Amino acid sequence: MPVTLRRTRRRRGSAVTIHEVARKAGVSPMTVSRVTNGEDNVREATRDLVMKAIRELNYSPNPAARSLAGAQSTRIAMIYSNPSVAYLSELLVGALDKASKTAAQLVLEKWDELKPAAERAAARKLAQSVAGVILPPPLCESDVIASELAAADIPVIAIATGRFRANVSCVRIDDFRAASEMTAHLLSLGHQRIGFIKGHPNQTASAQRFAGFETTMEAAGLTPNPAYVQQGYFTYRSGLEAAEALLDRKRPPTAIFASNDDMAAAVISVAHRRGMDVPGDLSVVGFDDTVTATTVWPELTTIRQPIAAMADAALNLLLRKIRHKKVGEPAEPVDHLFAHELVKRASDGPPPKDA
Amino acid sequence: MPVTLRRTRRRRGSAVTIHEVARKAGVSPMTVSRVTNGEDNVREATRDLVMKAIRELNYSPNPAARSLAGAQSTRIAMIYSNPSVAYLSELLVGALDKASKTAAQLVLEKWDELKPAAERAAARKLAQSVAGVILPPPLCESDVIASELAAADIPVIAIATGRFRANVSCVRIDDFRAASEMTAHLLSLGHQRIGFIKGHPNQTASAQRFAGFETTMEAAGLTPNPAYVQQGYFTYRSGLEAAEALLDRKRPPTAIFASNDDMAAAVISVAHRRGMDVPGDLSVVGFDDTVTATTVWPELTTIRQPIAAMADAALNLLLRKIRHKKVGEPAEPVDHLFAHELVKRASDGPPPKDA
DNA sequence: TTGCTTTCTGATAGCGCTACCAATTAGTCT
DNA sequence: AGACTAATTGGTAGCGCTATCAGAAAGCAA
Repeated sequence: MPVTLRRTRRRRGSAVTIHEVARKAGVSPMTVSRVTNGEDNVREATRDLVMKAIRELNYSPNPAARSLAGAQSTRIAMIYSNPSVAYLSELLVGALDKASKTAAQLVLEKWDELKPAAERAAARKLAQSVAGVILPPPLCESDVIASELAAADIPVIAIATGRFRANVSCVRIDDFRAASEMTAHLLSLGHQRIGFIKGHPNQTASAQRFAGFETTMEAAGLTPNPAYVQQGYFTYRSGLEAAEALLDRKRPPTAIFASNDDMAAAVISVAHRRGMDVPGDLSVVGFDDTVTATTVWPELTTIRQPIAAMADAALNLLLRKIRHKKVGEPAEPVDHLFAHELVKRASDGPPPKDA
Repeated sequence: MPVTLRRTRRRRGSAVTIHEVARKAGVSPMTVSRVTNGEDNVREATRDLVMKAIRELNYSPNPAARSLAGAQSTRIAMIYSNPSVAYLSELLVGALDKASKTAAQLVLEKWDELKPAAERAAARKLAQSVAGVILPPPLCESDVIASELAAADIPVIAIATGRFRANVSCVRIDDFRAASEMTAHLLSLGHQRIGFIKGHPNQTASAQRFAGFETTMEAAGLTPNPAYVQQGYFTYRSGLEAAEALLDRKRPPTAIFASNDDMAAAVISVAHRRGMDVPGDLSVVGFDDTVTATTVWPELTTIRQPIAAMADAALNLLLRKIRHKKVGEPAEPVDHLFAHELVKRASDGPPPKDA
């Protein structure tokens, strides 16, 4: 009865399995599993043994088997709405990359300007089919979605929300500080009349960025002229209008700080249309460092926000939460702050002499 | 010995399994599996029974189990390289949407300017881990990738390649005809001096678009001035340079037809910087109808290419091929032509009076 | 040392599906 | 009808991993 001969028949190409690691480390597969899942009830010495075997065999767990055995579906929804394409595509790239590595299934949902009731219904429905949700702006601000999902016990991660809210984990940068640094940069260049284009009012990040600007201006002894502050909505189109308004003034600003790159690009376009040189006649800076920043001419000085990495981290966090949920840990909300960076390029300079 | 009591303990929330379908249909799970995999050795009557049960239970196979059981993984790679973001994100949205509906796992790969040898190696490596590949431009033109993947018997679909090649299935629009229509449109507006900015020479679509332009010009009795044709590379930056060259001429064109929207946007930017009005002094038209087209001001008249739908169709085709491959059907290459559409917006008009 | 609790580790039994082969049935040919 | 082949169908055994619980080891008090 040559039953055991079969054993190997269906084996996949060359993948190392948990059993091989276990044998090499001289422990049971179960112990290896514990180590790879970061459970803490394994003795230090044993853990080291296993780690060593893992490294030597270059083992990485089979995600399909994992999700099958764990019985947790790893469908994860990302709900977007009217994003800047540049932002969305970076987000997608980051999330998708991670998802494919962890065998999570990313589901894309587009919820455009739903009424609260519709949003609530959609969230409830979604909660039945996914294990976790990633909320990029602007939906990351929606209390309706957050509460509905929380009620269904579905973990949620907000990306790039303006500030930490007690009930939702988030991955973000410090918008206030970043805006403050950019403002300081402009001031150090010698600008006094600095225009600001605010982001969409439905996002806390907008408020944070403006607060960073305002606070820093005031700290420098400059009470920002309200006429130099325009409401924008993160779209190119809104940037166009804001820029027109700003440059229509008798004494236009010598620098304009737009709350994102798309609007900054719009400012440049308007400036050019009016025969102004950037940065000779007008400095323009943006925020986010999406591809737009390096597409336009001149390239934008902006704040780098590592969107793809943030998406990656968000997925990571979510996966962990999903796992822990099973274990029953209460999983208190995390506030994962990423570092930003002021990227100096070609759209800013000292104010014109005659200003 | 209450062993069987456990049976249900670990079961997932509400997911329907193949067993339930089998029980309902009165057949064995194996038969259900055959039906869901489209195998042909199931009697018609039995198949109907199973289909009915599947529909009633709203069953959909668990992909993790499927791939674990040694079935082909439905991992599908999309290899991109330096795309326009607008294009990429639309592509991703379309593909991802379909992927999540069919439980396929989309894997993103970025291969930037690899040397042929490296490309060959990467393709070979990829072939071991995915069941199919989607190739958007510009990689859809790579014979290296196509041949390497063909050798490994991995189905490939090219998206938006310029023309059908006998050995690779593709999903595309008729670039020649679209460009021809756009040219005719410009001519009908009264333009005679029409500038053209070519796309990247490594893409057959570029050649097709140019051919459509040239042929139509000639058919109208206008031998296009070679000085009015500039080489571009589908990037905003290249559009900038091409536009400068075109508008530097003593008798600049009254209309510029750019081979994609990004370059058309660049043309508008340059025109504005030179104090020209669009479309008053210069008509500008693009190609693709990405978000860029409706972002810039004035909005671009362009050729609509249904990118998301094309990605959807590509995935569909690919999935079918993967399935058929198993059954052993030779699967001859398909050439799926989508309809394009000339979208008239605000960037074009009659030539200026004094031209 | 014994008796008992607290870690740590291992054995077993699946997760949902398909490969493989055996068994059954239908179909064909003398 | 009987013999034999081809077409369907079912049974069994995993795929690689983890949940669960039992057993072993370690820690600790008495």
